[in-house]
Amino acid sequence: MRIATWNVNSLKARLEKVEWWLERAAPDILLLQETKLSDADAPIMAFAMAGYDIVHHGEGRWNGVAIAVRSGTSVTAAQANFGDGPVRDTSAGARGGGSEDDFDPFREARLLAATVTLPGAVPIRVASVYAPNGRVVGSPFYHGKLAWYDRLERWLAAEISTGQPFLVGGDFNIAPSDEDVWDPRAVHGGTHVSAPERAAFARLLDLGLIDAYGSRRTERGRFTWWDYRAGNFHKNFGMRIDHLLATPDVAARTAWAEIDREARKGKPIPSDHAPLIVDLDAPGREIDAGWGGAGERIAARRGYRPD
DNA sequence: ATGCCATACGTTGTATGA
Repeated sequence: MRIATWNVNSLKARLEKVEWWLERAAPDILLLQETKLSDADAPIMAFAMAGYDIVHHGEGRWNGVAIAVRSGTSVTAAQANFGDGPVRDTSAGARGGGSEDDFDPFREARLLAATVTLPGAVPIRVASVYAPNGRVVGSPFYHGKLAWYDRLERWLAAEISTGQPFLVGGDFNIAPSDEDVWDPRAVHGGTHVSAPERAAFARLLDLGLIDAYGSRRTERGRFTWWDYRAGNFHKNFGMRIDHLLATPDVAARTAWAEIDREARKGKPIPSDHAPLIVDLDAPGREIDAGWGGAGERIAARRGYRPD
């Protein structure tokens, strides 16, 4: 079973690239963030043509999360956002914009969960999350980000307590350690790397969740996001801020984990994030691990060499 | 510290991103 997460920075602008990548990587489950679409505008037909069903939770201009699964996969018990939380009645916050006084990340479309059952596989509960950015350390947006993380921690604890196989993936907007940024000096004092943010991320791991990529890929310089400007991708000036966190039973099934930098290249214009992928084995279903297996055969048809 | 690029919305600019 192949599960991936990808912040696409507008599913409308990225649709052609996403269609290309679905064929290239052939994920069974794809968690999407920053679709920037309303639910009514979700590209259901395009995904169906590519062989996928999509469940979408969006608000229109900003944010927006989705879960795409191979057609024929069972998707049940979908949940959008936390279902509660410190919500203020501010329409500007609900739109995702507005002034600092209006800001309320709990009204924005930042979480979608569902129970997914592939044919012949055991059900897995998955969640697609898009954490707030934070903007400036100490700002109201930064404190909103930390409050959102507190709520995420509680929500994850409840999900894990059910004992079901569980995986949460998405754009966490936190680089867990200095090894997850190209130059700690360059980002010092900014968001994504501050001690409170890293402590919030560490608390998610303290719940028992395992960083499926970081726990098995320890080489330096592997990132999931690079700024569009100044040739930062070419220079590999990036950060590892997208993550797949799994319960131990799921993490133990991880056969392979990779960041597909190919999707950050070329035309049409790519997202500033690359997809993060894991392959899980499944009882009674043999898989080919990594690009060395099915993935590499897919890639070889397109002339891809992992870098 | 920096918004150099990119997105949406909407219209010659503003808000947002990490």
